[in-house]
Amino acid sequence: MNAQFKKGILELCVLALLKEKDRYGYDLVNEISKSIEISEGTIYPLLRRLKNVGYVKTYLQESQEGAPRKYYKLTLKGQEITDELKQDWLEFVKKVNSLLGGESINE
Amino acid sequence: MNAQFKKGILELCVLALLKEKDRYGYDLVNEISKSIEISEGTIYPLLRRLKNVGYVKTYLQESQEGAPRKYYKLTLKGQEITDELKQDWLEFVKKVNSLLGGESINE
DNA sequence: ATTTGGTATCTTGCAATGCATAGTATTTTG
DNA sequence: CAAAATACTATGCATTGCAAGATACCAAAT
Repeated sequence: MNAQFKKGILELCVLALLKEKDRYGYDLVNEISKSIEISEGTIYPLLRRLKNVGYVKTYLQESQEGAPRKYYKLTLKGQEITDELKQDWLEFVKKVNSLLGGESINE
Repeated sequence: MNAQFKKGILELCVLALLKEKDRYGYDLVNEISKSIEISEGTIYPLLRRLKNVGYVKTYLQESQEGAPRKYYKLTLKGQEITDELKQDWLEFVKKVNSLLGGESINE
């Protein structure tokens, strides 16, 4: 799979998953990995960045299965950004597909 | 519009347009610009790369309107790659959208 | 004749972002 | 102890798009 497609989209994926419910980093890696290859070395710096710009906040919670989990929760600003980004993405896909489509789908 | 979304997709756009018919660089810029912002400084290095890896070949043709045009034509390998890339892209979009969806539309 | 402007190509170096790799560290369970 | 779950950091690399500028050709305006 073309690695470049992922550029810029991981942030949106993380935000969208967090909009569903609060999640911890390890969980995000596993969830996203079902669809897109991704590693921890990618997620944690991204999460840190999202926190720095105020899109998410965090809280700790004990776990029965290992180290305590750090949950990430969308802020209000984060929710707004998520919606905008998602809209941008959908528009972008539409534009690209219209370029790709051309006219002849008959192959 | 998130500039990162473009990563990796411009190559596919160029290839897809070339599959339709032979085009010269300036024409590609104009055509793609209708949908996605793009500049010449992006296209020409990309076209050179595509030629280096054997996806396209070129031929010159005079123009009444200015400098001679360098037309780009897909090679057989280029055609195959185009189809693969397009498939990859469509799959990628599907996966991302399923991650974004959340509230299962119909499944 | 010179300038301007549109058409057309190409080069260079920079910025942004994700990736791979390789660590460190903690807690719980077996 | 070892393994699995979980969090975090660091470094250097690869890819790719972009801005900016150089070059060249042609036609119309000055």
